[in-house]
Amino acid sequence: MAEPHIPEANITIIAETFRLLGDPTRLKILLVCLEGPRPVGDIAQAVDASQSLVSHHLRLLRAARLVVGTRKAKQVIYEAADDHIRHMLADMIAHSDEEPDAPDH
Amino acid sequence: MAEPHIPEANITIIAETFRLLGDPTRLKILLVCLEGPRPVGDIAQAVDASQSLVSHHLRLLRAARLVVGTRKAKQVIYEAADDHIRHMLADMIAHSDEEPDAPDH
DNA sequence: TCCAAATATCAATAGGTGTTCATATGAACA
DNA sequence: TGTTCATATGAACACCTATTGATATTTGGA
Repeated sequence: MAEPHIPEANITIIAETFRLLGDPTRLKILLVCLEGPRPVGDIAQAVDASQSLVSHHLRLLRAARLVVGTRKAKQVIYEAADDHIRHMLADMIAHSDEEPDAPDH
Repeated sequence: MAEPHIPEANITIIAETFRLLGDPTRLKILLVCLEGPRPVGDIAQAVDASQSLVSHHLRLLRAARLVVGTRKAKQVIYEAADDHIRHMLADMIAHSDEEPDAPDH
């Protein structure tokens, strides 16, 4: 039915990845990268954040293999790494569209 | 190609949900709930955490509609709320199984 | 080589959050 | 009603982390 007994090591990695997606700024950055390859400057403008901040976040997203960056002359182009992320986000968006936020009981 | 222009309000909710999954203890709790309906005590034992801590986390998971709890006599039984979560976690697990962690460049 | 553009790194800080311990609430049963 | 089991809540603290501003690095061109 559900995945049985996920090793502790994986749990750590998975939680870490979720944690990265848990910051609104970082999530926006990733969403922009999902739309296509973008240089850092464009990303910063798109998410309305400072260049420094975006660069910091991209470093973390890179380390978690959520985005990959390649130099193109002076700029570095970032894009989303793989497709699991797309599916995951699709499910998550579906979840968020489903019901209004539940009252805290 | 990818989801275009997700409203800011949804981004906030989605990020908040991811943030909840970003804590190892909370993630373990959710995984246990995915295996089937469980009372709080069993969950606490399964994830090796104090009853108080588990209760605190369950409150947050409930508020985000990731789990639902129903009273059964003295105990409260919790289980995973919907199926998007299952798919999402499946993708995430696949992602974590794919490659070893990238060196921080 | 000197300069400008684009990105990355450093240091410091303010605000958030997971955890613990103690206590309160609720439900069943004598 | 009084007691016990199961769960929830409250307060306090230690740690972490997102953000900022300034500076460094890298690249391409004049």
